[in-house]
Amino acid sequence: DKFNASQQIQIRSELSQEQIIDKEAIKEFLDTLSYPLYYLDFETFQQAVPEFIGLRPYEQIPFQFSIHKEDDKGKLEHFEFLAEVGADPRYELALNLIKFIPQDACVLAYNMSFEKGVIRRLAEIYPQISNELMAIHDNIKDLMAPFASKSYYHPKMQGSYSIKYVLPALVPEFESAYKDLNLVHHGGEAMQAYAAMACMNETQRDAYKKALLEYCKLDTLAMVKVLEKLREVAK
DNA sequence: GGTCTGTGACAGCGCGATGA
DNA sequence: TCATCGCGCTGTCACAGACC
Repeated sequence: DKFNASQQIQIRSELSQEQIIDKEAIKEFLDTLSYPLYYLDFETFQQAVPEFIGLRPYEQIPFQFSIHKEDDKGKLEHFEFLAEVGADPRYELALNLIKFIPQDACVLAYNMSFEKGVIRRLAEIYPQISNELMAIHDNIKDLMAPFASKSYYHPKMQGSYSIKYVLPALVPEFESAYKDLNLVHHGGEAMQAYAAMACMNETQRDAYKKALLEYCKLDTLAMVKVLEKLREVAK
């Protein structure tokens, strides 16, 4: 009695070592999506003393994004943006974002509050494209929602619904894909790499550019795989 | 009983400090 | 050198308490 419904699911799964799936709830979530679907992921960096106009200390400054577009037949297309180092990356990133994502498109992010926050801030500082940005903002849905609501729980998630736990639980073969990446394997390294690129020679910079693009692309591909799994279990 | 508000937990993105 | 931990920021959710 002292555990809530969500905790009960966790306990049941842990004791039985079996995944617990609420097919109807997952179907409901899947029904809210429309195609083509745009999977979106940002990489950002922060500065204590902002280098560019209009920034607050430690504000998340987006410098890169990856988008996987999936049509209703499962065909994938990939779009990406990585800013040149040394200049304010935000405006060009914002322009590319609205170039790639139509205003009426369904967008998926994992823990969407982060992506929404970044886009809202871009809309604030660039009023000339705020309508386009806010259209994207308003169409974002959260891929984390089915896990946060415990519609799908796997004992490997260990009580967490962060992507760090969800992905290995659902798509174990993807773990090696992250390990196999060159130079950049997680958000922290991405941020460091972008900052460090300013002091690199051209050869090094090219290697890090490639690594950043590969890492971010894998993040959105991982989201594609997670949704694929959700569709599979909801059948 | 229903609604509003405040609080705490927790997720993502990061960082810097710390310890192995 | 690398991994881990706790912090900031922001948004959502669940819950408790206050209020009508």
